[in-house]
Amino acid sequence: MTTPPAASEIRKPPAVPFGLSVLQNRPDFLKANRAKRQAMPGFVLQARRRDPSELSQTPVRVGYTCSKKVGNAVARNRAKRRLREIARLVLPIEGQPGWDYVLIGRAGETARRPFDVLKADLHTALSRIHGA
RNA sequence: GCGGAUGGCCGGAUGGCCGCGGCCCUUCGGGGUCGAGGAAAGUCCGGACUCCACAAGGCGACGGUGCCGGGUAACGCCCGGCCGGGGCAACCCGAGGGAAAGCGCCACAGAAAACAGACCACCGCCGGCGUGCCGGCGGCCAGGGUGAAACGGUGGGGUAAGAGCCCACCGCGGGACGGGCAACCGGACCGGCACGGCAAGCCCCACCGGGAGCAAUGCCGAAUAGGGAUCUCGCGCCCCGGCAACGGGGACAGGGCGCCUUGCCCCAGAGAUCCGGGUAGGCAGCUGAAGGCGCGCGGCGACGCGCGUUCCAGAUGAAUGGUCAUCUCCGGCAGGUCCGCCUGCCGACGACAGAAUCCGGCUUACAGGCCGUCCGCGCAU
RNA sequence: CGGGGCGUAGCGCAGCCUGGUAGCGCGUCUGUUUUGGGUACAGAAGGUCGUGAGUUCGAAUCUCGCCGCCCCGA
Repeated sequence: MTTPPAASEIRKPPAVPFGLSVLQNRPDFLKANRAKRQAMPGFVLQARRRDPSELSQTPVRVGYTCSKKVGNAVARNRAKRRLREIARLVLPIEGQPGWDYVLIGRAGETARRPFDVLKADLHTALSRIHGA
């Protein structure tokens, strides 16, 4: 991660991440599902540039999906928490304004993968989506 | 010490940094406080609560429950007892009412499968002859390889031979009487023995059950479309009806489809204000609970009574987490050892599992560990 | 939150209600026919009846508990 020296104030992510809100409606997920996607060992990232006419409270929005394939309720919640954590740490810095992101949990790996590697996966996935 | 039975409990700990949800305070920077389970799970029962339906009672249908007594708001749950089965025992298991109300089934095998006999075989007497068979009469007992199950078992008397034919004991059925609230237990005496099993097949008997479910239900309520009322403006031509308001039909202007022509379609409303239904969404329901904990009393126990304590999640794409360190735990390797274990390194990242209206149960899942009680065997005293 | 259905041979299904023998089609294998293949004919193999208990002399079948899948309604 290349942290600019001038951006030292964002090394600690704020309690309420600036410009990050959570997707809550099914149509938003369905639209993201038809857009770009990038599969990583720990998760699948879907990304979509919103139409300018769409209303949004924040520039960047993110959603989480953990289906029954991930496992039982404990495994699903754990995967979702780890995805939330990496999103909280990475997306306010690297997320593009005007985009929706959806993180999809995978069985086993999302919960097992070392946290730093999972975080690096999101960094890699974002750079590939936005065409490096 | 070994093996076993059973009851209860815990189910990672502490700290740093960064976060999440509710509530409270705030000088809006923030601060304080609380925040998963014994099963939160499966959704198998029982309730609370809300709405709908409903005079009361009886009968019927359907579904459920089923030894007896008690506990409970209630239960299909729990406790205590009884009976049956298993185990040397501690203890465990049991949908455990009724088969002399009825219907149905009991394959194969077997002489016979439900009620009592027929059959084979056997015994006695008579007759015949090719001397161990045939025929007739009488007896019906024991026997008939089967089968899950078959006209009680043993011994004695009796008899031509036998048979509950008779007797004793056991079994079976009934049962005065006694004990127990009851299930049930004991049982004088009587009966020569008659009554197979399946009701988790139909059924009979007794008892219970109105339906739906917090996405219940109540309140507030956009945008867009549509409904109604009032007012204002407009309503040209032809035909029909009507006093009229107006209604029905047709064509033109105008508009739409189409590159154009032909052709087809629309052809009267528009605006403002108000009203009601109601979607998204929001709020209430929403956590104060037949609750937990402690003490005392009653009860064998389930549990009940009294006092104290004010403690204990309320999310809604859904909080209770991420990461690091130490300890603990698990596995592997190496070393040491007084064989109990200890030390170091590496690895896994900690069993089952995440509240969704609440409560009482049931069922199922569960690494590892702790405490207690009891039984059998062995050893020592 | 509530309701319903299905697990049987490699695949698709009967059999279950009314308990004793698990059967059909396709597929597989082996022969025959053909120069060979297909087709046709003949024969054979192949099933813990999802799982664990219970009732019964006996369970795919009856009862209960689990597991998996599918479909409805609010």
